[in-house]
Amino acid sequence: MKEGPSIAEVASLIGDPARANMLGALMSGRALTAGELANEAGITAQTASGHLAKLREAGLLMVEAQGRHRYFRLSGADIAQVIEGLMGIAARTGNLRTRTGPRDPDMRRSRVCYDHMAGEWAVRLFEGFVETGRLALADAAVSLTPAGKAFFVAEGIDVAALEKSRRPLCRTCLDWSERRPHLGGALGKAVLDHAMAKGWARRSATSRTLTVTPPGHLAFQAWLSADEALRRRAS
Amino acid sequence: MKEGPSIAEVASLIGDPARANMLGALMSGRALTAGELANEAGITAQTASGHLAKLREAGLLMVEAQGRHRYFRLSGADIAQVIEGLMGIAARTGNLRTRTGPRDPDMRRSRVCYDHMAGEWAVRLFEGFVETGRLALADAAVSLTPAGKAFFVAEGIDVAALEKSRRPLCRTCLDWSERRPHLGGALGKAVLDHAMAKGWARRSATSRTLTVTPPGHLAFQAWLSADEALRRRAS
DNA sequence: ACAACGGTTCGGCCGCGGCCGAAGCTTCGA
DNA sequence: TCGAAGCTTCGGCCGCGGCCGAACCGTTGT
Repeated sequence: MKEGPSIAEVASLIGDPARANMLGALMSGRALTAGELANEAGITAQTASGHLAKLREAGLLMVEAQGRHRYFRLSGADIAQVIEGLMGIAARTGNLRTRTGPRDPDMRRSRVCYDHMAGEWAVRLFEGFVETGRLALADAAVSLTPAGKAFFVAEGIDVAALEKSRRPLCRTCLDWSERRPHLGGALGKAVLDHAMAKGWARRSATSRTLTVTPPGHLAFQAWLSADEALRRRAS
Repeated sequence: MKEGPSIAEVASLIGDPARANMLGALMSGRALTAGELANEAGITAQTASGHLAKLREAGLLMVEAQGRHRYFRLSGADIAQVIEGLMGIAARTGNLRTRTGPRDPDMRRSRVCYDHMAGEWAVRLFEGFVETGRLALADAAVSLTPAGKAFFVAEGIDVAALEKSRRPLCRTCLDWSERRPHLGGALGKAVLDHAMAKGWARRSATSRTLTVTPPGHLAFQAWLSADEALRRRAS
């Protein structure tokens, strides 16, 4: 009857509201200090310290001491993936956050998912890439086509370097607000980095929200329009 | 600061040991009665009833009344996926089940993951398929090649019918014991069904364990040997 | 009709664990 | 060298939630 690893411990770790809020804040992929996380969860520093010690001990978080600060981050993409999965389940079962604040629509529009884009824009771009053969969608999986590689290289993304990394180049990630996939993996991260370097998007200092700037709107629209033209020619 | 759906509730639901045991038992993909689940979790019927009501209310379980029995099952593959993810995290952080029983090695060798095969055999088969181009692996994603389709059709699996279903045909699923992917999706389910119909594998009546019969060993070996021959020819 | 069985509801016990106040430790800046 | 800031440890309070015994309800089979 006892089978497999004990999921109860790690799940109950995530299951405490204060800890869940901390983990949610860390879903931005950023490293945050103990104090920031305490504030995020609405608890005192000493309580937070206890929680963080547990999360660290269980291997969910990595910690890095820097002067008198201690920076915590999620210890891996697999952790983020499970949390995103839990969000999906919670959303599916109508378990929306009690009182969704005024800033919520912004986050629905665009946000950071660990280290890549998520939300309406991310999903729209992903679907555009697929429709025009820049990404090949095989069942739930994606890969970069030669045409897609040429496109991203022309945009200034060093795809060859990404391919060398051990991390998968493309990966689908289920968007909890859109319930449709968006692009993750090394390329997903590169696209976000690129967009921020170009000033197309700006991260909020305090949340996962991602603001797409006016130039960003134009740039993304251009990507989509090019897709549109390609699609017409193809049909 | 409050962002996204509330993951704490669903996580804490999974986080109770009794409930986690029930969910683990349901990972076999079977529907189990309340009594069986109570027994599985080592608690009395009335306590189990309360737990099951909560899991049902949260949408994690589906229930089907049949006579004086009530059959519970996981309400979807996404739930199973999150649980498998949690198992992966728990395993990675060295959180192995306290005292792994004697039956454990069997489960490590071969078991059912919701509705497809998992364990050593599943991983070996998956890698064999990939190496010989029956499955195409693009990053973390798989798809069925024409050669692969021909192979499975020849084996007697109605691939065309599977393609019609809304469910993705191929899907990778991370094996928690092997830490490498195996085949999920509609095709993964079909392979398991096929193996059981042919008498190549038998499911345990009480656990996720899957016993590969002697004919099954021969059949799977034949699949892999064919792969071997193909690979030699290819290189 | 009745007994047996599976499941649920109710009530009360109890312990685990989250929470904070206070105190201590280390690092940083003046 | 001293004070302030960030974080942790300790101790004690308290409430939530899991657990079971008992009683209740519907189904089944005789």
